[in-house]
Amino acid sequence: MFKTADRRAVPQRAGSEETRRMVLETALTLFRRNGFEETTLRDIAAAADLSLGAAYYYFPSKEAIVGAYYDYVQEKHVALARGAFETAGDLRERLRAALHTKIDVMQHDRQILRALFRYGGEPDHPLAWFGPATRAQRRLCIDLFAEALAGERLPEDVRDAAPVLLWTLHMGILLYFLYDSSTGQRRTRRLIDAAVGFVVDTRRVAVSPLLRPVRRRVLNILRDAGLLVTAEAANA
Amino acid sequence: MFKTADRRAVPQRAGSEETRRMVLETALTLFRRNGFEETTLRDIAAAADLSLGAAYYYFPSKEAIVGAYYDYVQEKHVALARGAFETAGDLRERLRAALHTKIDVMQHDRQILRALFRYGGEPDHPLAWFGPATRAQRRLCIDLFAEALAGERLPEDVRDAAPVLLWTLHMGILLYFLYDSSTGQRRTRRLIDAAVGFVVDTRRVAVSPLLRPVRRRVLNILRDAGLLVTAEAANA
DNA sequence: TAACAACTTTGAACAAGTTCAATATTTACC
DNA sequence: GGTAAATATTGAACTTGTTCAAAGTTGTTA
Repeated sequence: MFKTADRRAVPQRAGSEETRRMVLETALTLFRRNGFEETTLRDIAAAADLSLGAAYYYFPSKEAIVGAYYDYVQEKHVALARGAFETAGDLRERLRAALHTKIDVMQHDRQILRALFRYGGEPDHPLAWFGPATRAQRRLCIDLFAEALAGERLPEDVRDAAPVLLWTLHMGILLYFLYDSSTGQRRTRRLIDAAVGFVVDTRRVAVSPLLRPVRRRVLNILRDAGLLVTAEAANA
Repeated sequence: MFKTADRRAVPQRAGSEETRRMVLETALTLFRRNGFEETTLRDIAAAADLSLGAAYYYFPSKEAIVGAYYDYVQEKHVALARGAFETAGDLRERLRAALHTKIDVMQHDRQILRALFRYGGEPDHPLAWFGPATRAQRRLCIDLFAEALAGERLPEDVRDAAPVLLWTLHMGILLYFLYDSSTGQRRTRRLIDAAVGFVVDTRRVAVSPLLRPVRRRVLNILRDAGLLVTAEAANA
């Protein structure tokens, strides 16, 4: 039903990868300027100086281009965040870095992000937020949050769940970012700071033995629902 | 850019509303049987014994049909839930009713719900989850949760925020439902019961004066972000 | 270098959502 | 009953994502 978004498995010629990248760049430029819907594959092909069919040689579908963009985002995000972790002194700084760098990467690409979100609710789609097709990318991002938490002293149950929960928070923030029409998406930045501040300041309370029963109950519900595995399809 | 999903404002002839309903029924039947993507407007027109153009006379676009479906869902949901409230003894039963009836209405329509969710991330789209175009429907649903809470003794700050928060929970549950491939979506039912159980059982703790500072902080963050107004566009 | 295979490119054709000018039908009013 | 305005209906045409068979190009091997 859906085509996978991944690249061809066959060997290519010298300039091929370069052409592919050029098509991608061209497409993204047009998406940014005119929006995803508004940009035609004929536009892309023309701007890339290719025939329509040739564009399809490099990307099996229009959304595959968006898929490739998301690959890039994830890669870049991990790189930027890891870089920021180097000089980040404490948990607060690491969490802020993890979230802000994500927005940094996509600051000018809300148009494209919109196209990406479109398939979130279709479990079998290659771009589904929680689908199996995006598991690897999700994993990378979740691991990043695990890294941000690395030095923290946490009860075991919380330690397992926290990265997934932070990933969920991060998805919510992306959704907010999508709707955020404040100039430069300042409100999203503020929301990130506020949310991180809250998480950091209340982590002592959150992990206190007093709240253990409450915590336990929430985690059981989430685990039962299959939401802690890797936050993937509710039915693994 | 987008067409509104609402009905024509012009007066109609006697059978018109009936025909419109018939087109809607026909379309929904086909959507349910074959999926949204797989159902062609030509299929719909043929099944409704109309020409292609005539179908467009009743609905300005394919997604407008989904929009009309959602109108129906909301209406039905409110009716069912209110009915259930009549005989519901306590908060637990009212919250369960509010959530279960929503799933009841859409039990066999996950295909259609998928199409509906597709536009959630596009602020200006008539079907955007948090967009201005769906404000009225959102309002109805939020009010329903307010009703479920009616008899409860709650601190003022919580009272204002709770319905919106429950609505957000309800959106999350819909997303889960979308991905839930367990037979009859039993897992969604279980998740609802578990979530409601948790909310009801911990409401004493949640509103305790001890946690007031924590609560205050969360609410301030959400209010600052514009997420409590009616959970609409982050920038109202 | 010739021949072959693998990789690229092309443009025509197809499917499906959407538009629209033309036509048919109904209703309102005289 | 006749007629004009309003409402419904039609199907052809347009746009855009996608497919594909054919043709062009490049690298490899004998």
